[in-house]
Amino acid sequence: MESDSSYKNKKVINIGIVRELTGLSERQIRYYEERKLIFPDRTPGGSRKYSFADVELLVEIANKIEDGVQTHEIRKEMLRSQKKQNPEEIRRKMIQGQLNAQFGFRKGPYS
Amino acid sequence: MESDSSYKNKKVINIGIVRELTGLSERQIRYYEERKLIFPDRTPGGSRKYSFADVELLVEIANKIEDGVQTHEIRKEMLRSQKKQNPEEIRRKMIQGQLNAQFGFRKGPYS
DNA sequence: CGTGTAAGGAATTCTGACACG
DNA sequence: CGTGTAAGGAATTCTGACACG
Repeated sequence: MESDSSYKNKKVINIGIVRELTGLSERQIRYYEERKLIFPDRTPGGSRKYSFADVELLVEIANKIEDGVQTHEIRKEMLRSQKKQNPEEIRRKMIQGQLNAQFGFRKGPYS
Repeated sequence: MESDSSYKNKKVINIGIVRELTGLSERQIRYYEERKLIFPDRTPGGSRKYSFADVELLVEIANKIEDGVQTHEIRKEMLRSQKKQNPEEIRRKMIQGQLNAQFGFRKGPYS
């Protein structure tokens, strides 16, 4: 049992696909990482790998920047909402996520 | 409203990651495609893109082959179970999948 | 500050073929 | 039949820098 086996949080997506999914440029995506707003995994060779959750976060970041919020402010917001996380609530959400991943859609082979 | 917006069915994963996720070789993964058991998308440049559902299907395929079932037989099984699909049931599952994708885990920004 | 771009290199993936059996 | 491998090429991604402002 891993700490997170949900599809949504598995880092498996290349930057090229993230570009398509978000409409952002690769330059923007890498810059937001430089500003510590997003944290992709890396392959042994150095290629970035993102999750669907990362993709959604990137869209939210881009929206705020369009509204004139600076990356430094966005980072502070994210740190604040992190601290608000109640441990028990986090646990509940993770379990719910796993249930959705296992039983939310498919029933069995080819179904 | 697309016909499928679930994370599970979005084709966004490179063959290298599929190799890691399944433990199969790239040769095997490509061969199962040649035998019409799996149908990745392609980027404009020709790179294969798989979904999480594809990854799970690949594991099932590999298990059957280990059991001595030939690709041709596996293909027939898949075609049979496809026909069993009731249209109303498919519709229900797709809606459920969309609900899970939107409300099953996250509540809002950074939560 | 946030983003575009050209540059050069490295990692990744592709196809078709030969091999074994 | 299913899979490994070496071969050569093409697509993809990487970093650091210059530019604008």
